[in-house]
Amino acid sequence: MGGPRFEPVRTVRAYERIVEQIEEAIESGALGPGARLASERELMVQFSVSRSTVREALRVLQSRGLVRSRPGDPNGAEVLPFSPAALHKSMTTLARVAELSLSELVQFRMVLDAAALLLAARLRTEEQLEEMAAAVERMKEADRDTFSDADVAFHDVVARASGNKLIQVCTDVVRSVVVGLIAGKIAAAPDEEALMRRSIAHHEEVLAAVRAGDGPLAARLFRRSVYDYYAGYVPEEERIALQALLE
Amino acid sequence: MGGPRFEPVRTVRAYERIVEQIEEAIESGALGPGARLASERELMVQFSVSRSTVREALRVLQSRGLVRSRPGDPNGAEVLPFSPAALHKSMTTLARVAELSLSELVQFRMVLDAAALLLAARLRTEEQLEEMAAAVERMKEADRDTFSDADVAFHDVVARASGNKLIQVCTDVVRSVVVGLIAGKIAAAPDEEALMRRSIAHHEEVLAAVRAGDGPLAARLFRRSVYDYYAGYVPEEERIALQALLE
DNA sequence: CGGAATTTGTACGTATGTATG
DNA sequence: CCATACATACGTACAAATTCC
Repeated sequence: MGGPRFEPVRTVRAYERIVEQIEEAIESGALGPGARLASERELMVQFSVSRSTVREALRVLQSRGLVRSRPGDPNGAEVLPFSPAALHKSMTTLARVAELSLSELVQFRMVLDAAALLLAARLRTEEQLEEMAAAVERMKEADRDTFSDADVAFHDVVARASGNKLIQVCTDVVRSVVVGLIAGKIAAAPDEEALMRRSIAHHEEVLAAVRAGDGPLAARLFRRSVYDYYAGYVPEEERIALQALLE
Repeated sequence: MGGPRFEPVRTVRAYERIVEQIEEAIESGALGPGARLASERELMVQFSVSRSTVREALRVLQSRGLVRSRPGDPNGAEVLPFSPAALHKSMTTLARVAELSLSELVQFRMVLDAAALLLAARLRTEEQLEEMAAAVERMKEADRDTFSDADVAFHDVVARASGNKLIQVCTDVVRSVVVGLIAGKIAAAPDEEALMRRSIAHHEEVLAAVRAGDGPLAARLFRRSVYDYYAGYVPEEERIALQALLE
C-alpha cells in the first residue's frame, strides 16, 4: 500500500519498435536521402526479429514515403528525399471520409494561397517576379490542356516566394486535392474560353499587385478571382461562407 | 512495326492491391466506423494471398489510422472513425525532415487561426460565443498547467465555429505540431505570469471582436497577439516574415 | 472461475522472379 | 551469359492474447 505508482504498460509491437528506430534515424538526418538500409536478412539479425516483422516495418515506412524497396536490389531499401505524398494521402483521405464540401476545400485554398501572396508581395525576388510573369504569358498562349499547368506554375512560384516551406507544401497539396476531388463533380464548363480569359486578367492584376508590393491587395484580388470562378458550382447556402473571406 | 502502342506496366505489389480495395471500401463509406474486417485467415482466402501479404496490408492501413487490430480478437480488425493522427504524423515528419524554422510554423498558425476567426466572427452561434467566453474565463482562473488547455479550448471552439472541417482539423494539427516542436526549443519563459496576463487580455479583445461580428479585426488582433508572444524567440532576420502578416 | 476455441503476433523455411556485376 | 544476392510471396508452426461457454 502506498508503494510506487505503476503506470499501465502499453504492449508495443515489435515492428513498431523497428519503425520508430529507423524513422528516428531518418528524421534526425543520420540517414539522408539516397542512403541504403541493410538488407532484410541483415535487419532481421540486427533487430533479432523474424523476416516478417522486418517486412511489416518496411511496409509502414514505405507507406509513409520514407523508404522504397525494389525486388532484386542488391542494396537494401533506399531512403527517399522528402515528398509530400504522405501528407497528400492523408489529406485526401480526410476529404473523403469527412465528406468535405466543395466550399470547404475552395475556402481552404483561398486562405492558403492568399497568405502565400501576402508574403510573396514582400519577400519575392526580381527573378521570381519574372517567373510569375512568364507563367502568366504561358497562360495566354496555352490551350485547354496546358492552361492549368501554367496556372499551377504561377502559384507555385508565389508559394516559393513566400519563403515558407510549410505554406509551399500545403498549397501544393491542397490544390491537387481540390483539383482531384472536383474533377468529377464539375461538368466541363460550358463557357470555358470566357473563364480562361477572365482568369488571365485576374492573374495580371494579382501579378501587378505583387510587383507593387501590395500584399493585401494581391490577396484580395486572388480571393475574389477564386470566388468568381467557383461560386457557380457551390450551392447557394454555402456561398455566404466563401463571401466571408472577401470582406 | 507500327503495331499497337503498348504502355509500360508498373508492377504493383499484392499487398498494395489489398490496401487499395479496403481503403476504397472505407473511404466510400461501405465500411463505416466500428465495422469489422474478416479475420486474417478469411482475408487470405478472399484475396487468395498468403497471410503475410494480408498482414502487410493491414499494417499499412493501421499506420494510416484506418483500422486497428488486436491480438486474440475473434472479430477481425476494427474500422476506426476518422482521426487526424495520420495527418499529424506526416506534418510532424515534414517539419523535421524539412527542418522548418520556428517562424515558418508560427506563421502558418497565424494564417490558419486568423482564417478561422474571420469565418467564426460571421458564422458563430450564440452558444459557441458562450463557449468561447467560458474558455477565456477558465484562462483567468487557470494555473501554469491548465492555462494552455483553456487556450486550446478557446481556439477549438473558434475553429468549429468557422464551419470548415478542414480548417478545424488543420488548426488543431498545426497547433499541436508547433507546441510539440517548440517545447524543447523554448526555455521556460522567465516572465510567464506576465505573458499569461497579456494573453488573457488579447483573448478578451479577440472575443469582443468576434462578438461584434468584426472578423478582420479579430484576425488582426490575433496575429498581433501571436507575434508579440513569439517574436522574442524568433531570430531577428526571420521577424520581418512574421511582420508581413501584421499589415 | 476456468478452460476451450479462435485470433493475432511472431518465427522459420522455401520457391520464384529480378537486379547487379 | 552466369553467379550471386535480393525482394516478393507462400506455407507452416507455435506462443500470447482474447472471447465465450
